[in-house]
Amino acid sequence: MNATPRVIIGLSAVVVAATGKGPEVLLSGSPGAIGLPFGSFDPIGHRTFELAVRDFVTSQTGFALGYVEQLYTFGDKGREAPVADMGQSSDADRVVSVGYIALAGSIDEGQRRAGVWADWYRFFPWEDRRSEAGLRAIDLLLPDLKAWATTTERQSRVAMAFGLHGQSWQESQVLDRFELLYEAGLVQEAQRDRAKGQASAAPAAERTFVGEPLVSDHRRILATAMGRLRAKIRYRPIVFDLAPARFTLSELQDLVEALCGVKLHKQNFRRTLERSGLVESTGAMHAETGGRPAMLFTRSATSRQAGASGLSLPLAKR
Amino acid sequence: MNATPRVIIGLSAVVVAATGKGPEVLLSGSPGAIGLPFGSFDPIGHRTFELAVRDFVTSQTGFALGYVEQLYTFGDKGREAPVADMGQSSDADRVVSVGYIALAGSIDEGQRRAGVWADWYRFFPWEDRRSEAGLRAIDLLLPDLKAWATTTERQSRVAMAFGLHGQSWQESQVLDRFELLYEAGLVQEAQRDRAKGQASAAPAAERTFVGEPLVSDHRRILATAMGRLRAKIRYRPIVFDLAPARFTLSELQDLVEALCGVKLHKQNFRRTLERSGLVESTGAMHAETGGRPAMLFTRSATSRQAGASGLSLPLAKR
DNA sequence: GCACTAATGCTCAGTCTGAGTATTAGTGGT
DNA sequence: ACCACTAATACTCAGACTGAGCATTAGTGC
Repeated sequence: MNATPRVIIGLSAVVVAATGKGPEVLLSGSPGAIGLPFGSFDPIGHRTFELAVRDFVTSQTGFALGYVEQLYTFGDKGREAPVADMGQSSDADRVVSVGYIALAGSIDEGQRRAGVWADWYRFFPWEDRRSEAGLRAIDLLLPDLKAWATTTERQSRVAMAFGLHGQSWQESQVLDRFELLYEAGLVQEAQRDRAKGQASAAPAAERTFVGEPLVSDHRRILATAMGRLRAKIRYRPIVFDLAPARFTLSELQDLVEALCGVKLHKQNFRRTLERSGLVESTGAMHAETGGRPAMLFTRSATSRQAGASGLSLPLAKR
Repeated sequence: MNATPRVIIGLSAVVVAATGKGPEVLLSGSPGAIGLPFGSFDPIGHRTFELAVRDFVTSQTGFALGYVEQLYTFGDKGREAPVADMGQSSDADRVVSVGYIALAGSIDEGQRRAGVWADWYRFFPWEDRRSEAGLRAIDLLLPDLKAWATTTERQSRVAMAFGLHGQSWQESQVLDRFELLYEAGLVQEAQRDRAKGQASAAPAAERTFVGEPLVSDHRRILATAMGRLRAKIRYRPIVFDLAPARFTLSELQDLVEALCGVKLHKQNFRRTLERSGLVESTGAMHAETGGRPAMLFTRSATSRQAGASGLSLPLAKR
């Protein structure tokens, strides 16, 4: 019936918002089959991908997106979702998905309740190096990773990605780490995709995985988004698209730390930030944390110019 | 006849090689309709985009690609090629193209003659700030750009992109500059796309454009590739994928300068490069330039590790 | 008024960077 | 063999930036 093979272009959006607690992502789907908001691209109706993304996110969730950026186009056979599960017409020969990241800014409790949001570290516990829990997640994974790293090439990749042997931890290498875990079979998606390969797969050995899975390759898309966002913080003033209009420097630091999953040196963070000219103080103060009241800042006009630089991340010692 | 709209996924590759003269890109097409190597993705036969790219470039041109990386997926209606011109079946409702950059390494005269290569500055004369000609190209464009920049937002974009008013020139903002020129109607593609919009367009007023056009949105894809490559030089040891196996530091510097279109400070370039540990000296010397013979270097083992850092670019004063 | 908690200020040494000046080892001609 | 010329390589110096840590201050709650 179909002479030419059919391709469906799916759009997936990683919508990030900051609540008091940290970065959260918008999810959709039903229990057991949670994924990112997903819509299919209408080749006739939609003029550009970006408009299509804004469109379906708003119509599905009611949120208007601010900053939107294309991430990557994923097309590997065998890693996409079983098409029927996504509610797509099943006569497609291939589903290709274009991933987008969108920043929904700082949201309040009301908006938060209007959608299903989740702390992104639920899916990547090892990416949070602020907490003991995150460091423990890595300790759990390392033995298996080392066992998998039988070649020097693999060993070197593991060492670089996870900051072993004196290599430093690079917060933006989220995707590299996830791909290693996938290849090593340490995330649930790997097992699932392998099972799909074998026609009638025997249920694989039970094992507990670290981090919750997502439908299709959505966890990979989320990893790409996290990495992109973390990298971009350093060279574009993009944090301000997630921060509230007025904030104390400590609040801003908490936000950056939550996004990057690392602890920063407080005094040096202030210093570089004030020097950068990205923020300016409003006159107002903010007293409520039981210590000296803090100055409230806003992003400066220069931080809005195209080409303004990002933040430096002065890491705190372990 | 077609109930579901048809999408064709095109793959475009920016294949970069370095010859003695500088960075060159592989072209295809016939005079008057020059473009990048272009193939369409077979949803059934090809397992991944990357494999498909390697495949069609090799079969069309005989080159085996080394480093390959996805750039961006372009899907704007109105900027793609007239479908028939690209030899595609014309029953598609939409052509979406996934752009890739590939590095073909350092090639010799024989390989060079086997394909159609062109200095990439033919398409972006304003990107070459090593030569007087490049600087003059900008002077030609600026009056028109300024005339177009009627709002402060536009003025700020122009100033940032072209390094006006004390802003520094960012060699990797190739796409931003191209998009500005496109929006301002200063590149031929803009005129062409506008004419397409109006059903029977009267031939627009003759005007000389700076830089040669390419078919479809291929010049935009090339701009994306140049920008990505220039940015990546700074944080990944990617130059070595374009340099010959053994090189003098001056040769390496010339290559970097050619890629980035800027002049570097020689002594400081050497210093940071030697400190970086990315190169190591072979014992051999290279004497043939009429001065003191130069040491021949190779990339070091550490430069091959995933996660090795890139080069710093110590700019020379004007 | 006192203890406590954060915010804010300030200092110091080591490193990195931009810019120069100085020296050296070849080449080619006389 | 010596000289002029060219490009490679070596060294120096000051200012800017960074990592760390100590010191001071302005609120809050007994």
